[in-house]
Amino acid sequence: MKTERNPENTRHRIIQAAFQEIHKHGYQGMRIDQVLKNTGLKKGAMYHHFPSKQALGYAVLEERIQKRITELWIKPLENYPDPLEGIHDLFVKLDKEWSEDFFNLGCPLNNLAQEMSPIDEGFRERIETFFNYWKTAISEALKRGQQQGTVDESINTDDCAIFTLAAIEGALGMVKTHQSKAIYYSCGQELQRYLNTLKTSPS
Amino acid sequence: MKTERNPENTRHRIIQAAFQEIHKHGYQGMRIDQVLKNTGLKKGAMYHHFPSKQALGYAVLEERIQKRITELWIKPLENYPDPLEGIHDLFVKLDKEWSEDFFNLGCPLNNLAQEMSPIDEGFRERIETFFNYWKTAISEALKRGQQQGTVDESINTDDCAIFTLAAIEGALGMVKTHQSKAIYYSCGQELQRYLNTLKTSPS
DNA sequence: CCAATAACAGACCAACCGGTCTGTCTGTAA
DNA sequence: TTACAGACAGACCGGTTGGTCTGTTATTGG
Repeated sequence: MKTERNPENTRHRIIQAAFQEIHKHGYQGMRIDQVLKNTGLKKGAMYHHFPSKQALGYAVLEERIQKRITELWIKPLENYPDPLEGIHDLFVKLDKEWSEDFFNLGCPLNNLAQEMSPIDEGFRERIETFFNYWKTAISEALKRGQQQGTVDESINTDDCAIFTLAAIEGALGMVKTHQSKAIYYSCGQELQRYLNTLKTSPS
Repeated sequence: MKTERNPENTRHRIIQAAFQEIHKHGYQGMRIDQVLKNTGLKKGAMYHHFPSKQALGYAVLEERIQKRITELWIKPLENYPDPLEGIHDLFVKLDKEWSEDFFNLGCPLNNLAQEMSPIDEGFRERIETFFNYWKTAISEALKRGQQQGTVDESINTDDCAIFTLAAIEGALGMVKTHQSKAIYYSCGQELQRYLNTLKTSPS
């Protein structure tokens, strides 16, 4: 039996292995040799699918990290009638979607953002664009809430959306350094306290 | 005129140069050759003062980064009668303490935390300990506020302190990726909205 | 069935990078 | 002034790392 060739699968395996290494060691700390070792492939295979380490990094960001966040955070938000409830619910549900390892390694997107923003404009632009996309999704959800009367009409939805993102990423960062999921739960409570201030105020 | 020797100053110069490189490229991205180049010193000098790159990294963390945060955030908080006002005021005042570059490079402590926590236990422990120290300072300030009647007695001061830290670091992260200080200002407003929920509720 | 091309294998390389080692100079205490 | 230790210079080294190049095998269009 000959070895089956499956270019698409091979490419996907490389991205997946690279993602795991980047998640652990960062982009600069990720070693191509280690990625190859974990996939069982050789240099020829990788440099056939990707012209450089940087191109592989961009592919991991776009095809793996951003894709997953879209599935996990952005699209589901549309299904909640009340965006405030939706944000908090998605935050809580991450507990079941993410393994212990993931909490200790932090948010892959934010990791890359903090590491690469100052030193690689290509990374920075892609990440900024995606964060804007994410922010807009939250902002639009809040606007829907305003129209339906669940969200205070006087708030600036963009400002609230960015702060919400900052709080989520900040909370995940704290969990990472403390290696304690208990912090995640308490941050979830305090996030809810903030979200409550965006509710329509009884007049 | 002979070259003056000043060991303490030399050590300090190395730490300062290393700090700048770490701030830009991260610890893993920091190159000792570059640090030496920026100081005009040679390998012999550096490895006389520090046994390894790791030891230099720890020194930068403890003697430069944590020291500065203590001066900028932790000690000043004691001077505010109302901790809620104090936290927001310190957040706003950072605008004047930090240069544009600093906002684009992010919080040095959080940068190291996100990069090194999963891969170097020595870094992780030091950072966790210091974050706990910072958290405790905020928590204690909130307790003083509770005693003086400005802070709601029903809140868990530890939880609120950690979330406040998460929000601050998260906000700085957003500023960094967007390279926009406008985001800092709007996050400051939303942070204040959160802090207001911790005020003594009128009964 | 047969090129032509895509999909790899794997040896090889130059630059880099943390660290070592020997030697030299300077400040200082006796 | 002399002995000695601290403070540095700078050559050197071995392993690592991203990347290249040539060769080989599988797949596919005509």
